[in-house]
Amino acid sequence: MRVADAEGVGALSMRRLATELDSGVMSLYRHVANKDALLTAITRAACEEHPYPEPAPSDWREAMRLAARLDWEVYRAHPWALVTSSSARHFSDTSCLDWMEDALVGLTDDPDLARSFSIAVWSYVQGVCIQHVSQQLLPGGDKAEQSPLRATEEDFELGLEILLDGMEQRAERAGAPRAGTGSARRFATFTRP
Amino acid sequence: MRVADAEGVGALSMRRLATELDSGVMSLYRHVANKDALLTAITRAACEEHPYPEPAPSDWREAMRLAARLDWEVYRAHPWALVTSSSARHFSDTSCLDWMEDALVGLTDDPDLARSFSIAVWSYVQGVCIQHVSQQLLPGGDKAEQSPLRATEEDFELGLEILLDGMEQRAERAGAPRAGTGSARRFATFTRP
DNA sequence: AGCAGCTTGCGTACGCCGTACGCATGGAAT
DNA sequence: ATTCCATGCGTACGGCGTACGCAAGCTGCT
Repeated sequence: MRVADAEGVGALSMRRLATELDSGVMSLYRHVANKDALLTAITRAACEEHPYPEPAPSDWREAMRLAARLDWEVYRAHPWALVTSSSARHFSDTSCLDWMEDALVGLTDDPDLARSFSIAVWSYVQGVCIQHVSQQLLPGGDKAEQSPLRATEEDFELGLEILLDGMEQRAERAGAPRAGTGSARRFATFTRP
Repeated sequence: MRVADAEGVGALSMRRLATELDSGVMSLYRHVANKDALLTAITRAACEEHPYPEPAPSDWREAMRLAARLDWEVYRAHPWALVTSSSARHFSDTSCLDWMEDALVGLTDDPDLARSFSIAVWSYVQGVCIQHVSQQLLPGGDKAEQSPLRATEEDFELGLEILLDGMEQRAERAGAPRAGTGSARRFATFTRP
């Protein structure tokens, strides 16, 4: 993680890690199955630096904000975690989704809807972070040559609030006894006991 | 693009491309500066398969839906485009953002707000596509072993509507207090003949 | 004490990768 | 006829992930 933080995940090779640890290259394979496993491990470690608190805040909105902010902090601290966690095969972790889903019981009692909401929030966060991070990786980093499309932290939070507003609105519409307004969707119909 | 589509962008090496074209490896460098430039080129080509129409639909909501769907289709057809376009240094194209920003004049007359909205939509789309695509790349693809977190097309559209709802709400709130109707725009909006 | 079996470190080697360099060739311009 | 230059591409270098197998130490059993 130290190497990846300092020089990017591209600089983290097995040979490099070996010299860093004063060991032979192949010795590493006694502790790690292959390089993918290593990336998975450091990605998980990065995420666990900012774990979702248990139990989640009772206010669903606060919970979503918290989750988003924690993810944001992980990716700010370790930009490479975005590529490793997105590049498939690493870290197909559903625990964050589960946490969010739980935190949304105050909003809706439809688990499918909660799932979809969670996916939306999680996806949104991931997307903005990519936007934000991807720019400063190559061009020179320190330079203030901000490209105009770079998502700022303000954009991040505004978009999040927008998304949460939309969720609240949708949940009310679905949860209200009848509410059959124009946008009648099949989602969110199974209201169980 | 044929190779990347069929076997993933990882299979696309300069040597591979050379044999595919019955040419020497180094001959490729007469047409392309380096591999990054090649990836940028095919990414741009993929995006231009589904260009945003000009002019944009006058209904801002329809415009956003259209943009999102077009991107979705690009990434469905060419999953590798997600990694290449996200992996920085390729394709820092702001034209999509500009298009969205224009399309949002019907929603708000505040260009900063329109920018933030555009970033939010674009980020969300990118995020869901990553979620959707990243899973089917490695595990075996064809198999129906869907992991439960995999974003479906329904999730995609539901989340989008939620986001649009939130935008609408927020724009009304910002625009309503003054200026009477929400569609009053101070900036004259360059309506051409 | 001797031996067997196991874990661990790691040197070597293979087949990939991107690409720097420089030579050969053939057509266009003079 | 000569020059010039755009183009094709062979060779080579340094890097990568990792398969394979050997050597050395630790453990437990006779």
